Amino acid sequence: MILKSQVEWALHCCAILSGLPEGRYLSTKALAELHGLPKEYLSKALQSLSQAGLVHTTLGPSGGYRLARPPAEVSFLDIVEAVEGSGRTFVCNNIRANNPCRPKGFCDTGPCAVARVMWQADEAWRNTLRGVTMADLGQTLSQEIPPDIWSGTFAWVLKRAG
Amino acid sequence: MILKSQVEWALHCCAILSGLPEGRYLSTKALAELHGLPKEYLSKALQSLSQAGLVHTTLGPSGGYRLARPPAEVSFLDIVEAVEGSGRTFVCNNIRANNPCRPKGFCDTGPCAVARVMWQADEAWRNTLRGVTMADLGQTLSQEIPPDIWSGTFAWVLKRAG
DNA sequence: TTAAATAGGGATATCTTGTATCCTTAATAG
DNA sequence: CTATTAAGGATACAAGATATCCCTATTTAA
Repeated sequence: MILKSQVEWALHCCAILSGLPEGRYLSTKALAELHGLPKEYLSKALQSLSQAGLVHTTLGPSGGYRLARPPAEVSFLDIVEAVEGSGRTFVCNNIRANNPCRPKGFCDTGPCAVARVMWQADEAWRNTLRGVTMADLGQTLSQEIPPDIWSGTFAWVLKRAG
Repeated sequence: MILKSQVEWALHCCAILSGLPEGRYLSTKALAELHGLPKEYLSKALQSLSQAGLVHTTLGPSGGYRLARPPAEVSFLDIVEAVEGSGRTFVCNNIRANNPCRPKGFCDTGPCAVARVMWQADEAWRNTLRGVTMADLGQTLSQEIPPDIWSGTFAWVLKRAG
């Protein structure tokens, strides 16, 4: 059970978009070059973000993506769910209902005990991701990346931002 | 990102094995019938449990599986990891290292900030699963399943246990 | 001693999902 | 008008999940 690599891509792209000045846009091409990713396929991940309403887009030259909300209002969970879907990692096929010792329909009253525990773990996972935003990530990054490299990347992005 | 159905199977099988009297064994065939599962394929899941040391096996007629440890010492996490592996759900491909603005080798000092957050969520997931044992599950089940059905299944199992 | 039942595991087949590329369309800026 | 962009459909390929079959060694029961 491994998350798609698109999740990683989307997170890093949103991190970059978080540093983009108000009203500027960054294209798929620029994001792909910056991360060394296949442009066409990265585009699919960005489309997922768009459909989820996390980013805003414009067409034409100088077009591209920007965050649709302030970085403090975009959580890891938002991004992960946009790409990976919001379904649970554990699917209960209710195999307890196949137990020949149980009357038909007996197991229709609610989710089984096994599923409840697994879903509880899912919730713990989600809660952690819900608690970290792009603003938090930006703060962390700005602290652990040397100022010259940080501003170098910033300049690189601005040169390509429409 | 969905867990294999074998995880569900393994959990339910261990729940049954938890109720097995000391020294008795239950075969793949019986476990497959009880849950309505393909015997041959379920066997693969049980082999995973065996390789992880969670269950003990015997050969021959009246052979099968029993828990290798007391139910209170077998956690959900043990079983999930036995089937699904103990790797992280988020794989960091270190795409930040492709950033043309960063000197080569700059990103070798440790995991990136994005991965650290994702791994923190993984840990929250694991911690939840580590905190629930087969003994806990047995208690829950015995409380929510009517006594007659509970003992009916128990009798069914004993009739087939070697 | 023999026969039946068992776990273990290898080989294979199929289906789903993830990954990746290509192409067309509509919109937009210069 | 032209170049550039996002969106999305079609397709191809690789990897993983699901499932079945078959063979072997072992052990119990008759």
